[in-house]
Amino acid sequence: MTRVAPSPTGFMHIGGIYAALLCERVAHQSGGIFYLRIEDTDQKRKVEGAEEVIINSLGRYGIHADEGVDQNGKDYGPYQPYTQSQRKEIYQAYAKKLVEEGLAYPCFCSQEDLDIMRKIQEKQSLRPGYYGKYAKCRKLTDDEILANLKAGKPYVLRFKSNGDYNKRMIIKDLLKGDISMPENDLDVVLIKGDGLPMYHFAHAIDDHLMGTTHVIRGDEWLSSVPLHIQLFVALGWKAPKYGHCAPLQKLDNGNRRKLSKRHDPEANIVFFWEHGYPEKALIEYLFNLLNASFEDWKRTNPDKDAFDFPMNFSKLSNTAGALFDFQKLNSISKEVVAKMSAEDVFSAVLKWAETYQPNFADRLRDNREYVISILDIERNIGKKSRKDLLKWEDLPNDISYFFDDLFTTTREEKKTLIPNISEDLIRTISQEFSRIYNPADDKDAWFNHIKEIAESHGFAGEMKAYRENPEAFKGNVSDVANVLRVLVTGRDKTPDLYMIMKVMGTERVKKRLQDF
RNA sequence: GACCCUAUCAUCUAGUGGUUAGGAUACAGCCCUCUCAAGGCUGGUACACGGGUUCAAAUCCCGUUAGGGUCGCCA
Repeated sequence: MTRVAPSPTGFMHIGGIYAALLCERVAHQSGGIFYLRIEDTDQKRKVEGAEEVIINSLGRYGIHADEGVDQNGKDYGPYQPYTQSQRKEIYQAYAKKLVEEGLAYPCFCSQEDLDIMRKIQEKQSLRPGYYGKYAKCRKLTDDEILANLKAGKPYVLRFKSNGDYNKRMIIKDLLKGDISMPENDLDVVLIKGDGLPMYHFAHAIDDHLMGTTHVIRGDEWLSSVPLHIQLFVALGWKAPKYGHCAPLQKLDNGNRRKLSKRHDPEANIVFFWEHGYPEKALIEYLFNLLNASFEDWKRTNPDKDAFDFPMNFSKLSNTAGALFDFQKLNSISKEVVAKMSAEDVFSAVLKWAETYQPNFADRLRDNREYVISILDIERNIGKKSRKDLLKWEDLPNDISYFFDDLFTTTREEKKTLIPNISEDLIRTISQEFSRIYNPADDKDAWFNHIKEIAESHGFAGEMKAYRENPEAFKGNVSDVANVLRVLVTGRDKTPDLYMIMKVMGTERVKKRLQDF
């Protein structure tokens, strides 16, 4: 039984997907339950519609919660509600219990009081925080508390820690092993001025009530584990097992740092939607970061779904935090796209374009069969399949020359793409080929025509012959093919020209060959 | 400042006392080739540093250094 517990800030961090994927696998691979809880106790950061962002993001990557909140904001599962702001009474009931047991107390310190206290502590280079003799309100008598309450002074509820900072405790982390840490002696805030709980308190209560057995979360929480265990003890409950993993990082001026939503556009999962990265590619990349053995498994099981991968939780890559590597993602993405059928690529691109490039979406819909035949060029021919498309946003430019209204290469541009061959010769070659071109020819016949034309104009028909004696020729067959390529596509680098001509159709090909 | 985590090629990593330190990505070269991509082959000053323990250390211990994280009425 484990969970993912994001905050609805309107922003889904890629690290959140990474963590969710790990939690989902921990739960489901062991036959457990995986649920979603919305942690919205910070009303200041809450953004309208943010739950939807979270739920859509998870769903998009195939991470499904057995319990939680659905797209319409409706709870499902036995421990409703799954949104913390709706559980206010629950937290307050337990808070009240702790006060009665003398384990919590109201604190009337203002923000200014705390700031002053912190400055004093810093000046004496003491550990900052509300503890020991600095925990002023801890010593308030019942009468003083009553008087403050009566005067309407705002207050928070603090935990009365019995920890000793000089004593140490061993915490067992599923991912990092045994760690020795000082006990917590901070009287942390349990309930804030607005009546909602702090993360720590809500964590203890919800994870107990919802039956969480394993808490897998970012290692920014590692330092709070002593407090969390203390909280579970105070409430009379058994603490869950913890596992802390390092966050995704990026290189910044030679230094690593956490992927930050303020500075790094790729921290936002929407970045990958906008650019049209296939969902499968991102998931496979994240699996790869979680368990390096994933790619070996994938190589021996190329057709299996990533979620079938038997993850080894004791071998999680839990070191300093992986650097997000676009080159690796791109390479995985190329493999993923190469394995898709032309129809599947078409559907995925269309779905992407509908949101991010409506004009291109119209073009796709109007030319469905044509585009699929374009996408089918050098596809599914085994090991040598084309692997150059990695994200949908690249496609509009990749295939633009297939459309007459987008084929705008000027005569001058064509000339610069065909260096060393005179205009007359370009015209001669293209006209000769145009006359002879027959779409019914197979590839060998097609290429033989080009060779013949090449040889008749003093170019080498065979690359070998050319290489052995380059001086004897004007050039070689690839120069002649290049003439045709540039005239037909406006580019000097394209997929297989034979297939391109076939897909384009005789009429279009001949028209372009003659247009010089 | 205190506490915690981490340290193997450029990057992700395999490695749990004896390995020519392995793989993937990236990069470079060659081959193939109508260009590109793909594919095939080949390549490169990687165990942070310094001490131990041991016949033997990337692996265990101690320091140093570096990076990361935490110390909120944020999560």
